Amino acid sequence: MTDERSADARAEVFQGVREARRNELAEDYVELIADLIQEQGEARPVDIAARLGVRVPTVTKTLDRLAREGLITRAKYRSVFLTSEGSALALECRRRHEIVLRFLIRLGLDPETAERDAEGIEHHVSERTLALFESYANRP
Amino acid sequence: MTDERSADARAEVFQGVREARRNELAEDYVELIADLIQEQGEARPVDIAARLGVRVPTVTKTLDRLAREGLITRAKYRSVFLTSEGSALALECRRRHEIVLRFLIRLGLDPETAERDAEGIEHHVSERTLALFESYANRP
DNA sequence: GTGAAAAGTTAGCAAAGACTAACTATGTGC
DNA sequence: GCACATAGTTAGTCTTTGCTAACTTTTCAC
Repeated sequence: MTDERSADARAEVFQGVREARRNELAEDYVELIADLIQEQGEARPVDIAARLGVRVPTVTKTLDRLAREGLITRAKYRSVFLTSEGSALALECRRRHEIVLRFLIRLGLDPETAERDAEGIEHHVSERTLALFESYANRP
Repeated sequence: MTDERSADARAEVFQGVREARRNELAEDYVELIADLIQEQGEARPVDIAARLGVRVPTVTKTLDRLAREGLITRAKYRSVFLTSEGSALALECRRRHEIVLRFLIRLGLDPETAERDAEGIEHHVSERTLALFESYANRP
């Protein structure tokens, strides 16, 4: 009985993690697209590819999926725009990213490692954890 | 110039994250296999599947890959064993998991959320971050 | 010791995310 | 205004990770 319950609980945890993993790439993309639009006025596949370290056709295919999911809009041979849903997700991601980053630096990590770790961690922190990170980063 | 360098730097970060993502599942498996062997004396596909919340054939297929990669050994219709490489990885994962978990709890997170978040975060923390987490968790 | 339940495997499907090669469109320099 | 470089797309491949359905093996109860 105990075993069953604990197996179920474990399964739920892993299902949650798998769910998060499925969303990671989309989050990376919309966050990056928002950054590019802000920095350069537009988000082009070639720049997305360079920033992510993948080839352009990989980006094309992923953008198709994001469009299918309603996070971006695009026209053939033109650059990419975020839908309002995509913008909202990008904002949320940026917020998480910044909190995690500030937290890690405040903890004493060098900024470069902090950036690396934040990129991996940000997709896996609950709101509750984020709140704790934030208050740690903000404490006097 | 600056743009190019920063794009390259970004790309390296993402390449690192993608690398970590590729290893996550293997790490989850060996960690769980080690737990099952310790708790129940053996690791059976049916239990692995139940704990991970996936179907048994999915487990079979992934175990094939882990065997191919030298992390486990197995015989048809028999339970799974870790190689020394697999054991070492499992130990390392457990260590990381426990440090992250203790850290989150010490930070004030409830144990259940801590467990969820630790499961996602543990694959993305550098040794440097881990050291900081550990000293925070151990401080008086 | 046999037969049914449980466990495990195999085959085959689908989607995602990576790649290369080959093609098409865009835009720029002269 | 045209040619060519750059950007983007399309097609096709591979691997991973999920699934179901169908089959085989093992185990256990009687």
